[in-house]
Amino acid sequence: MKLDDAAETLAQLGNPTRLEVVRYLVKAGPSGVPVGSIQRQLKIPASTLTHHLKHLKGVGLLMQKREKTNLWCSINFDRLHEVSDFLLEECCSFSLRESDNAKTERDAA
Amino acid sequence: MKLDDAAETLAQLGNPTRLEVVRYLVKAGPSGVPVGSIQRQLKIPASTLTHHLKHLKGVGLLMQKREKTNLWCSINFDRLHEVSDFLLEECCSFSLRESDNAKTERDAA
DNA sequence: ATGTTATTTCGATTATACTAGAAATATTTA
DNA sequence: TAAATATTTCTAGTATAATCGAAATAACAT
Repeated sequence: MKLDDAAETLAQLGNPTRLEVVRYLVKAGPSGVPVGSIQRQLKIPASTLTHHLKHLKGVGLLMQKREKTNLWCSINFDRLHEVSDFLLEECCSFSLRESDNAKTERDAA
Repeated sequence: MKLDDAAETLAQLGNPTRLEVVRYLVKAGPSGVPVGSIQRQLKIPASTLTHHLKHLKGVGLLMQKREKTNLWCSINFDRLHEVSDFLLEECCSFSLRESDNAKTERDAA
């Protein structure tokens, strides 16, 4: 995962309303829930919810499937894992050499 | 970890410049690097960097320790894990009952 | 004390995001 | 076709964030 993608995805997760939605969808599991259920359960105005769902879909965190009048929403667990992994990537392989940060700072210019 | 804290932390990670800093610090490991090194290596203007470091510190992702004229920065790995964990929390225990989303939507009002 | 290096504060500009009501559209059922 | 329900678009107000140059401060060395 590229840094800019990760940043954009994290930014979308960084809104409390959206994170609440994501948490709700994670709990809901792969079968998902209709937009209207999210709206009523979390008490989010419809237009606000649509707005946020668009954001989540935009970064690939949300999948949608229409069934009759309902639009079922579910989390893309793979994508969520990717982002979570990015954060801890190379956590245990410290690749900067100590000399880069020696007291004699020679990395200028 | 509370939802609002997680959201705030994710929001801070959601800026490309800050995420670049975080990645750099993760690679640097527990010993950390001075502000000036980050600034030169990632080519971030000093005032911009200070601004972002303040944000990272504000959500507990950044730890700082002064040594002579240098301010050494290191990542709070625990905090990073907390956030990462929040995203996948309850991933595998789908707690919403199916009936909540039955076709006959009775959860209104 | 004076100079040197490191970091922060100030201030201003510019851009982007959050929110939600009202109206519009889409889909199904009678 | 008409009514009912579900979701989206439009629009606009308000707030918050990103950026960085210039000046200020802090910490040290001689």
